[in-house]
Amino acid sequence: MAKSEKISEAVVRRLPIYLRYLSYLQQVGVTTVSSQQMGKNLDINPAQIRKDLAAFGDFGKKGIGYDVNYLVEKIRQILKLDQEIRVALVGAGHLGHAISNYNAFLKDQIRIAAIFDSDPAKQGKQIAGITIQPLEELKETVKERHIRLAIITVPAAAAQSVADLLIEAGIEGILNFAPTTIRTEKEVRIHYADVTSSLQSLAYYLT
Amino acid sequence: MAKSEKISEAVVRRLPIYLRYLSYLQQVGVTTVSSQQMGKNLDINPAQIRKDLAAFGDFGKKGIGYDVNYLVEKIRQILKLDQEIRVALVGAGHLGHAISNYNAFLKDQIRIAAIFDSDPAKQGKQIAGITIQPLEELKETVKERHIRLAIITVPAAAAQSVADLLIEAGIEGILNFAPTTIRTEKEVRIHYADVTSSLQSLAYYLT
DNA sequence: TAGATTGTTAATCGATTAACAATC
DNA sequence: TAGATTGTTAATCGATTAACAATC
Repeated sequence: MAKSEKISEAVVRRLPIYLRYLSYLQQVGVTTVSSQQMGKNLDINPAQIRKDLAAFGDFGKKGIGYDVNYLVEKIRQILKLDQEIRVALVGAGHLGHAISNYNAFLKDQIRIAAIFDSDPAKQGKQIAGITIQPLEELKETVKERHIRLAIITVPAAAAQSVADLLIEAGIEGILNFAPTTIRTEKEVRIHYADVTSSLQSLAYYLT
Repeated sequence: MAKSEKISEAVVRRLPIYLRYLSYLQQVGVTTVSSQQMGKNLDINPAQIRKDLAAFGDFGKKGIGYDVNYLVEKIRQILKLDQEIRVALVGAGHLGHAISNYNAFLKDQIRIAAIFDSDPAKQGKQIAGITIQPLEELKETVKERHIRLAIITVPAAAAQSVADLLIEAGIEGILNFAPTTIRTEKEVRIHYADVTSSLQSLAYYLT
């Protein structure tokens, strides 16, 4: 009896955490879970978990808890992981290699469908079975292969122009590993995953 | 005339972003910057930038703005980047390799000082000039080399036990790339950098 | 001086948490 | 039924933004 409020970013960031724990419960054969048990394991307030989930529907049963399989299915739907999502990766350096070979997405239907690099020496070579292409082919390939998300693993100096190219090609969301802020007027979602910033903010808490 | 309020996590997360932009200004020879200019470039409200900085001291000049060099120095101090910070990396897989070879930290005095992996086939080999050691040597090495932070790039199943080991060794902060929540009762700061979660939450915003 | 911009207060906005009726 | 746990409201807490006096 919930729904139709505006969903905050904080909630959306927690959904993958819930999904991850629920998938684990599936693996170990647990069929029902309470918000209390989830909260204890994930270090999140149980009331928050209930509120987060209730924003999307009445997924639980009073007095019982949540059916694990059902909740996994629902969260996958909410996150649009019930369809294959194709991702372009730009920047075939060390980090690009690592991510391309990281197949943990696969069970979520997230698939790296194209890899680009501006270095001619890398073009034509393969990573994880995907041929590295020049940036000139990006726009066409993105459209042909119905690629909707992108991962940027190029140096900071190149990130903005790569992002512009991706956005022009119609990409809807970008995960940016380059240590730089990306600016755009278009309606594109940009998430940041900068190792340096994460480490630097960690350093603040040193005693 | 500020100081001595409790600094929120949100502020600490923004400081590296400020630092990054200010370093860029240094490179291109800009000596003074206003909160307005910073805000425009970083997509952050100027009032927020002023408030963030004012929490640590009066770094600006009314009518003028902030001296870039001075502000860089101050933020480095706040983030404790004015001293060398040694980091241990656990997990010498693709991602561990990529991070070890990523030398963008170096100018911030963040240095990977030891690498560990449980795989005997990797032990003894070198990455970026550092010899991979078995986990059995972790505790001793962390103490010997005065290592204070750690990066976890092991599979999810091993992350908790690795974290326990690190915490026992006296590590003060952990950047965890493994897709799992780490639990601890100790006073240890844990930051998360999980690619899968980031991509999954990005998928939510697909239209 | 006039214009610009800080530091800071007050107002707003949003997110988290506690509490509890509903109900399995 | 008794115990457990949800969904939801209200209370709290915290973070962001607007506005402006101080002042370079």
